[in-house]
Amino acid sequence: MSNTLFSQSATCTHNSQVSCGNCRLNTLCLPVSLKADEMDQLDEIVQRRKPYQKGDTVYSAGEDFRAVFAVRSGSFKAACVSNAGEEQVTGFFMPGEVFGVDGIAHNHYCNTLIALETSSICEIPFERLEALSSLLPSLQHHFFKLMSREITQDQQLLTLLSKKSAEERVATFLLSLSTRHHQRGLSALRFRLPMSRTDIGNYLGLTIETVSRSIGRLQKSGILTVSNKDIEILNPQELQSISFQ
Amino acid sequence: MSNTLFSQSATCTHNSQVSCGNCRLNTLCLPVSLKADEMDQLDEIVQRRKPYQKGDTVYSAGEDFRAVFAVRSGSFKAACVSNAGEEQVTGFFMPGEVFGVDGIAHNHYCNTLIALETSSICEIPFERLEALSSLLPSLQHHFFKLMSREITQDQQLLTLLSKKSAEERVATFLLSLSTRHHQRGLSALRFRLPMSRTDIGNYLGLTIETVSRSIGRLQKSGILTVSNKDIEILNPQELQSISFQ
DNA sequence: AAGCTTCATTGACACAAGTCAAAATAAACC
DNA sequence: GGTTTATTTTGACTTGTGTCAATGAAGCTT
Repeated sequence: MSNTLFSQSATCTHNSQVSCGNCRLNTLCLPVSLKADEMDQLDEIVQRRKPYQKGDTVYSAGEDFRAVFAVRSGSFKAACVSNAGEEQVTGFFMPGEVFGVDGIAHNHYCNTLIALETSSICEIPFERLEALSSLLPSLQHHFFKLMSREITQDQQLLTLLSKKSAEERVATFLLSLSTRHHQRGLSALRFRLPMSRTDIGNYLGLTIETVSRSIGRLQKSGILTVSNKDIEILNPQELQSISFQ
Repeated sequence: MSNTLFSQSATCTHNSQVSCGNCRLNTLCLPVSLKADEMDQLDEIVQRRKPYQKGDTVYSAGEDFRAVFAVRSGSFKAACVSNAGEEQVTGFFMPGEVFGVDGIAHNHYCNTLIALETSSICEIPFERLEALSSLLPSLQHHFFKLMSREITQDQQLLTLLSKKSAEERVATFLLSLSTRHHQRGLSALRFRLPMSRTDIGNYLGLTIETVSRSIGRLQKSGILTVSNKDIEILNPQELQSISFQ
């Protein structure tokens, strides 16, 4: 559910002179060797947008598909509405990760994307990306890969939802966040949960009470401490073994 | 989890002179307008393989990724093995549907693909498909679309697994099969379930007993009749309303 | 056709997670 | 800073689905 394609440094503002070439996150979202002029072509079509505030919507389910997006800073949740009218959180997106590819299939977005905090993004108009991908085989390949990765991640989540207990789900979720933090050069053991317990529960197919109790049990076992949104993993090995059992 | 790209008529044998252009299933798997010579280029790279018997494996998780496949006749299941070592069925593939794209991300397949009955496929070597996609923008677009569709389908399945009751899951599953039969010009109300109850249960995150009981309840309500592998849907409206609630 | 094996159904019971309700804590706002 | 509002935690109880066990039916082999 979380992929990377293009993005800009998490620290620079949207209107500063930045390019994919000098972005801190480009090892995450654009691990492709492009020549200088190819990189310029890409920079040409990437639009750096002004920041979103908590609760702001990038796009809503049903809107016409126009672009894919990379997270520059902050975080987002993706949610779709089931036939029954209830929200289903389908993923969280952190800096360097790409969202919006679900829109390609049906020419409109299937999810609604909501900022969990003050966040900024890069927007890549899809038509132009597609045209450029035809010219740059390595970019086409990267994009195929990125979508394929989202498929395998969703499938892992399927296993989680259909086979794991509440505590195993929570452990797996926290480890996923930990890994993704680490990939951005941040601490794997201490970080902030940008989403609410409700969102976590929704994503993991659990009620908020069960999420709370699972975290409580993990704390009592001395595996981690959570104080509100701040989490510290004390025993990552043990957390792994709970996640993988 | 089930998509379409290229494939051959369900009735012709693998060594007969067939092409994507005259395949009955091409409206399903190749809904792209290609010129005659473009179609010939595509036919060039599509390999029609000899049939698989029930239980045969097309590829196993971990094998090097080489190609994507379209179902020509019969049916397949995709399954991956979780960290805990247990099988997770991630999808079923019917004629006209495409599998194997999960392999693109990691250069090896993440699933094992197993024939549920005597079945045949078309194999499309990925490197050659990628090269051709660069030349034919509409083919590239089709392939992006196909992968995007797999993502949205997986996400719908996520909702199913995290929100729906056993009976709702079974109803949704049967309706999905019904729709896919109908798309191939076959009856939406009478068809055969090519997979075992165990596979259905695994896919839906339920035990075999719960699947059996759910089907039993649907039968008692007069919504459908199931005799072994043969199903007849008597009241599709009611089945829909159970699925969507 | 008989025997064997696999698969599906049905029943009795247990338990993990859901539901409902209330208290505790944190965040937002004037 | 104090009040309101939203969020999270904790407790008591219920329930849907899993587990275990037995029976029944289908399919395969000889």
